[in-house]
Amino acid sequence: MADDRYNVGEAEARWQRVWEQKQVFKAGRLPNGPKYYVLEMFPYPSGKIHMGHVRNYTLGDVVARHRRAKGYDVLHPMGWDAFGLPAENAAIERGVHPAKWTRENIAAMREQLKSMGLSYDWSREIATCEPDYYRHEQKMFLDFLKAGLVYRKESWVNWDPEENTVLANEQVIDGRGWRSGALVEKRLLSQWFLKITQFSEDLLSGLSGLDRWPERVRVMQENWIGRSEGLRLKWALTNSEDHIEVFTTRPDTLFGASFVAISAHHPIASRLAATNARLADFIAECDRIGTSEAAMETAEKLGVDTGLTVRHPFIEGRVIPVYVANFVLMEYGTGAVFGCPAHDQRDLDFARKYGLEVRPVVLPSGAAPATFAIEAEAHTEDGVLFNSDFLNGLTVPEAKAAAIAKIEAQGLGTKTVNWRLRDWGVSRQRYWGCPIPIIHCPTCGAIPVPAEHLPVKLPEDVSFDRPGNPLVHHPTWKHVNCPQCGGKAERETDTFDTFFESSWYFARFCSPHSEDIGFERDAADAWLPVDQYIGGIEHAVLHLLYSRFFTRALKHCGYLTVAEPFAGLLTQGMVCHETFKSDTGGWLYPEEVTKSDDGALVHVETGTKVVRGRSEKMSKSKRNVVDPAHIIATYGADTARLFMLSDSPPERDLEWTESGIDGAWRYVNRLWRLSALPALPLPPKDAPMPDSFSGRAQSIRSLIHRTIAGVDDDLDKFQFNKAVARIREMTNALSDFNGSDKDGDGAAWVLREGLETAARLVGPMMPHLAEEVWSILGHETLLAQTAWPKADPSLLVDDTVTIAIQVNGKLRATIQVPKDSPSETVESVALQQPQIVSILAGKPPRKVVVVPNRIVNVVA
RNA sequence: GCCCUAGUGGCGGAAUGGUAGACGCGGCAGACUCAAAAUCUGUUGUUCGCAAGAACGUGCUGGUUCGAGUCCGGCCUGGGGCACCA
Repeated sequence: MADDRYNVGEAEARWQRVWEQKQVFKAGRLPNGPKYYVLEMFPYPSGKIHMGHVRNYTLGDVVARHRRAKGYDVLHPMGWDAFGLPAENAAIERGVHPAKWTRENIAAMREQLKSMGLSYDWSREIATCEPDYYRHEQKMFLDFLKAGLVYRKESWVNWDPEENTVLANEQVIDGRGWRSGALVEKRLLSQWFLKITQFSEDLLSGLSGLDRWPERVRVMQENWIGRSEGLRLKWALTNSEDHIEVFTTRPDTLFGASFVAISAHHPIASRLAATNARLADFIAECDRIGTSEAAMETAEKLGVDTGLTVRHPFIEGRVIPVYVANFVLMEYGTGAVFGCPAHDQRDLDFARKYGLEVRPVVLPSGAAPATFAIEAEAHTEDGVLFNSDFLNGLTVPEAKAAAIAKIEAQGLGTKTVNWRLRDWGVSRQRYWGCPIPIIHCPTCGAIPVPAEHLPVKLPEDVSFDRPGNPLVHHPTWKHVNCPQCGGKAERETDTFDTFFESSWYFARFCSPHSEDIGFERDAADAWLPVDQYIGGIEHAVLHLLYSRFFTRALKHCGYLTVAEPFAGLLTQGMVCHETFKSDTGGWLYPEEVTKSDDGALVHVETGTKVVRGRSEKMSKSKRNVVDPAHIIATYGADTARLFMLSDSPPERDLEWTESGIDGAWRYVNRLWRLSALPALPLPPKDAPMPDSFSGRAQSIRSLIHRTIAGVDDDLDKFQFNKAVARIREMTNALSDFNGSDKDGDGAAWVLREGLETAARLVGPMMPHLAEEVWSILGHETLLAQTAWPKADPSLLVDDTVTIAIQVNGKLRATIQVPKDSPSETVESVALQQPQIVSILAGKPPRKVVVVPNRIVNVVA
């Protein structure tokens, strides 16, 4: 007796075995024919996949399988972004060695990913924490150093004085260390930097060629790079030969200047602090704000008068005060600004607080010069200059040019392009990362580790029983001889920022097993760029910009030919779930909540009331998580994958619901039943097409072929939810047809055509079910190796159209007319419709708009 | 604070400036069943109406247009990023 239920667990495991045995997804060393490189952002091996991974990897797999079916040579690899802080936290909190913890996590996550039936070429798997990976980036770093793309400078870090460690921004909570609770200080450390700013112009102009990137990501990167044109201008100090250089984008407002503000880390501030206790205290206070821009910008704007004054460049005899202010960044521009309170809100707030003059110099159109005054809001819009001597009467852009010309003529400054982008600091004072291949010699300085001594391996015999970097405490590791003079020297104990590993892994996947080089040039040139990159929007700036830079730097050093690593980018939204709180206020897991008989939410064990919170991104801290492993074990991977695709478009956040997964599960079973237990006996596969079809069969065929064309188009545009809706419509129609049209001409043949089409269309989304249906229908080939179906163009055209008839923009009737009917005919038919006649009540319409094949609007 | 982004039925969403709500979820009614589950059928934006139908309706507000969810201006609310989480 045939089973009347789909045995998901058995079927999914079986097809996964078949794919693996036949190496269906293995890519050749080089592509033969048109290539398509699909890459999903590789995961940090936390030990368990979460729904965000399920979503990300399902999206990538659909793209990969669809392209494969369309005849592309697809490269679809997976690996592990295996260095990072959580491994060290696990070591500190649970005493597990980061290497052991990471490798075990990788093994566990690999099994979970495999259970999803993803079409990866697992033979290319990489883990960035292994020396056979990171040795190559040590070499790249040294090549960058030779090429002048690396330098060393002092830079600020968050310092926890109790733990004697550097803290990440996320480890600083309200100005205190997350573990110690101690007030965090800023400290200067000597660190390595990569010259990303050397490529500012190129990184900016390259954005315009990334036409398959989301517009918003390009805008975010553009703002991040932050090109601005302005003036560098020296303000001479009174009673001193010295000056303060400021950068401004508003030289037009110079006549409204009422103060100069310098960063707390400006050399002049440091010098004054030596003898000015109040200033020293203020600088110390600024150092407690932390290093993040958000913290600085949201802190109250404060300043201290230095007592110094500067001379105005245009107004003879006018002097203005110099403040040290907490909102001026040393890293941006020159570390000093001038303030024009009338035309900048922050400057205005500052001026009000410290009683500084507010002198308007840009007059908005319509305002009178005599009466115009600034109250609570600065005037930042356009206008015409006044109160400004030689600039009077000019527009803002004219005044900028004129002010710059005058300053240049006076020799006080120059027109400059300033960038917001800062060089990339890659040093981290951490153990679980790639060692920086440098040796510090007291006589020779910082010396690169000779290439033949690479890799500098991370020692595994370390202990975490005292705070700080274990590499510093290691008894022997850092002690070496200088490669240059042979004298006693020490290894660099800092490791690379983990963005370093993720900045070139896409190239490593092109030849993941090369031993002496990071990747073979011909393989990288053949496979790159990644045709479609898929990952979270949270990487819009840093990871994606660093990768773009790194690829350029590699090109500069002769490693590869492409400059842009990712030709197409899809940024997926987060997976959210509603939150639950118990009556005592603690967060609850979804499985701890149930409905009581009266429909109220209650705690499963205690029966106490549960409060439903709003839906938020799934996170362990709020406990609003659903474990994918549990879902896959219960409903199968295809159900989880279908749900990930069906409800929301990929860029948007997705709301995980129990009922949504139920709906997907029902569909999986419906499609299986429709194929395994059809009401019509199906003809054998490859049965010849009948000569004629009943009207009903013909219209089903037309639907089948319109669905093929539509789904293909949807998948190309990543509109997976629409593709799913279309396939459901088609299977709904097949299901009705199967139940009702037993005798029509060609009915059984059309049903088979529909079922085969359904299997092929769902193939990228639900690959196991698709294989199962394909084999039930008598095929001995693998669906994963079957070509994408082709729509018959003759079945795609409709010969009648429905036209809406509006009166004054409101729908009043619809009519059916032959496609491409002449407008006059359509207009006269429309005006004869009873509803239209009665609304017009005998009066002639004032105007009739006819849009062919769409709509008629009667203006009454 | 700055940059980016979203807002449409009870819910997720669909809609080249041209019939708002495809498809799914949930609800309601029914079939099957001793019963339940599963499955299947019908119905379902809101209000008024016996009905035909009408009015209202895409966060709020103003505008452009024969016609606006879609374009433009202002506002409100939610989300992402802000350089050491990845």
